[in-house]
Amino acid sequence: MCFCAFPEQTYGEVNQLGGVFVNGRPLPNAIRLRIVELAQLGIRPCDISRQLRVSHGCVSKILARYNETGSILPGAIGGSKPRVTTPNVVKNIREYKQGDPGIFAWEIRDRLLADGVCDKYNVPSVSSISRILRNKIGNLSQPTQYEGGKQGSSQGGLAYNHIYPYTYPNTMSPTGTKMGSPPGLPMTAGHVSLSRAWPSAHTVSNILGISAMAGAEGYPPKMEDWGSVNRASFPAAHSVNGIDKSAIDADIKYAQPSSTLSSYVPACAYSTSNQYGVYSPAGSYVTPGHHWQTQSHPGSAMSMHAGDIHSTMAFKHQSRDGDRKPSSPISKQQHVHGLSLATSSS
DNA sequence: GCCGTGACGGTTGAG
DNA sequence: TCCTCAACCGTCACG
Repeated sequence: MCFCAFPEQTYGEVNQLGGVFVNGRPLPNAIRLRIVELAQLGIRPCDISRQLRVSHGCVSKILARYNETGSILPGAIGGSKPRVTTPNVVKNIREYKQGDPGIFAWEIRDRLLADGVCDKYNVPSVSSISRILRNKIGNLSQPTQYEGGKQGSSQGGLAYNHIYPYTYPNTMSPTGTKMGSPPGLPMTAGHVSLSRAWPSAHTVSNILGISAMAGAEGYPPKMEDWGSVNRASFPAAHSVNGIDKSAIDADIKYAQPSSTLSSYVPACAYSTSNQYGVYSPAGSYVTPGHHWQTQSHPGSAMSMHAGDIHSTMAFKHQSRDGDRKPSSPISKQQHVHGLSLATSSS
């Protein structure tokens, strides 16, 4: 799968603005972060769009998402819905059936609800129950596959629900969509609940202030240097507000080995197959030689410094309490990472 | 000209 | 191991 021989040449498309993107794949977090930062500074989305060469629809989407969730991160891509027919559910269905062989599927469903085995959001459908009865509990004299070794550890639905915070009220989160963390991951960074858990030591103004300072301190107004800018903007933290970095790492799918960009600009989720100095042609968003890492390796050792993301989320936090609008928007622009911003110059 | 939104073609990953 | 399917992505075009 690795087209290592021609990574740069093989991938990437150019949008109408001249920016490079990978169809189907999220923008690098550096860009996403930048979009949010600029928006926080009062830059208009259309200017951000032009500045970063990202379609305005995308800018709009990212900002809207950020406003809803506080996260700059893309959602979990791929995967399947969590199963509702957990071992625990199957076990209970089996017990019901054993207790009353003539029980109807809909009755089982009611009992699952009544007994609290399931809630209304994860109760299996009648047809699912029927299928379970037919396929898994057909022979009541034999233990089902779930009754075996698996049963003990799982304690069925409980564990399941733990893994999937799928008590849907949560997923009816402000995201409006399933911001569900990928199954198996504790929680995706930046997803609402996590970000909201942060008292936010990194306020918008703090972070942006630092960013601005970084710009003032001579960071060139080139996007190539955003990584550095972000580095300056988001001091490293091994833990953020008590949240252990390891937990954060598990959340953040985008990790990358250290590089100039690396520490504070989480890599995009491009798998190695998608590696191509993305964004380098148009915006040089990523330093050449940067290694994209495969998305979603919760267990893998990640070297990234998650502080950037969390800081981002944290300042969103703060900003929510008050106002997203920066206190001194445009006047700061000259300092904003040294960028000459479109509103004033273009 | 700006912005929100839906269609589209694409990628991803759990089952 | 391969396939399916439903999630997500960013771009583009339209109003």
